[in-house]
Amino acid sequence: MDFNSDVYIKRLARYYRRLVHLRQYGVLRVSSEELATHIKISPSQVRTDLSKLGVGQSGYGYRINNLIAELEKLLGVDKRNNMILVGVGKLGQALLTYNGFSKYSFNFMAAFDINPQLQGETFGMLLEPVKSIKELPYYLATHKVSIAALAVDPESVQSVVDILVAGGVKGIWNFAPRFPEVPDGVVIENVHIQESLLKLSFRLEESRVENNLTN
Amino acid sequence: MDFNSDVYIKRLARYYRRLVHLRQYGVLRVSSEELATHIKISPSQVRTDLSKLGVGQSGYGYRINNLIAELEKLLGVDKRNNMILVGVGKLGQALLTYNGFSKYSFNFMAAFDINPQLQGETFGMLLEPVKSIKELPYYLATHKVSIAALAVDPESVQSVVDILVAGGVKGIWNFAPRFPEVPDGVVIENVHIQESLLKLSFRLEESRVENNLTN
DNA sequence: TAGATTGTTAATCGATTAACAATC
DNA sequence: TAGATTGTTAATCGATTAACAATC
Repeated sequence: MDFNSDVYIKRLARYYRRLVHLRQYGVLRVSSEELATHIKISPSQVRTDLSKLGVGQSGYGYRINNLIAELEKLLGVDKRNNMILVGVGKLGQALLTYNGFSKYSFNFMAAFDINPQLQGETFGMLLEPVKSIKELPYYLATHKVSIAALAVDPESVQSVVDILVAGGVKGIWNFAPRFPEVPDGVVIENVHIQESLLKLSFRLEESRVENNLTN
Repeated sequence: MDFNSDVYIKRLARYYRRLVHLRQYGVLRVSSEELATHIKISPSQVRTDLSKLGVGQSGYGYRINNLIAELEKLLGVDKRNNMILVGVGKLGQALLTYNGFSKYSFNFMAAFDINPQLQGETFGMLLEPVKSIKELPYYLATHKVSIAALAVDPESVQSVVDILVAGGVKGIWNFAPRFPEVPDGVVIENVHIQESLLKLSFRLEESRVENNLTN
């Protein structure tokens, strides 16, 4: 087991979300068995993953609060995370108005777009109106930004990434269907929604074939 | 190599998108080496993945058109795919107005929401205004729907899924942070955007620790 | 023919599971 | 103490890579 692999990190995030959910219902402890149900992970996998956190107690399970605390440290959710958004199209607006990030400590502080029509508008929890991309370098020089979300069109991705990197941004959350180049030390997470749809379509096709259906 | 695994399907989708991109620039053939660059996949992996498609030619590479044609069959993109949307919040609206799906044969035909204020409105390419969820069973009985996108709140996911399944929908593209139960034969793809953000945050945290930075 | 590049497979690498001793 | 459940590790399973003979 590699405590660095993509699959492992994905599971950590999943445990965390599940635990927060369970805590809402007043649950105080879980066994690996209980935690494993509903999240498509085996109990054995849960134990292997969580063992290094040192929170488990034989014969008892895991104290939810302790487990959450450890995971929050690992996931960097134990502190405030400032985000900015570049690209305020419909997808960008959806990100700004979605309130499912702030409960995990992530908040959009500012948003940037090239379209002058959008500049000056506000969305969601945004305290300041949308700014011009020209203001981005100055903003980065004067504010601490941990993550920049990117919802610009594919052609502009690399140039925006370059501005962000030059401005010292270390975390990039990219929604455009491209894989921009980033230097070492900059972490990029690509969310490729079209690929997700194609995956679904493949499995659908495959299951149609298995069942000899023509439609 | 398992020609059914999640990682393999993900790569197929990625090859396909890349090939369509290259074709736009008039490229007629690629080698595994060329196809592999820019998409974070090794040439060796490309050859293993594509070998069963029977399109490659020794000493020459792959004819882009042939490869695309084969992948389109596998991915079910060689025909029109009717989609509907349930849940027309900001995220739903972003999906409706995003025009990156239709070029891969996916089109939203109708959208449903419980909110009466939204009913009657139109978004993006939608031909008919947003309908009440009450109309969903009748719609499903009278139209062929291959994929239903779900952007409702987490509490409603399972009940909407039940309606969809009862109506014969075989493909569900779920954007709500839950894992609804579906019977065999129904394919579900979960897009968990919060987990994606948490993954990014974890790697950022990790890289901070590696570099002994406090911020 | 010479050069290029595939498809194949054995070797390697990595991830998951099963089983159970240790422990609360 | 008896029962429950962890953490550990060997075994298994699956995915990736490297190397090269086959082929165009």
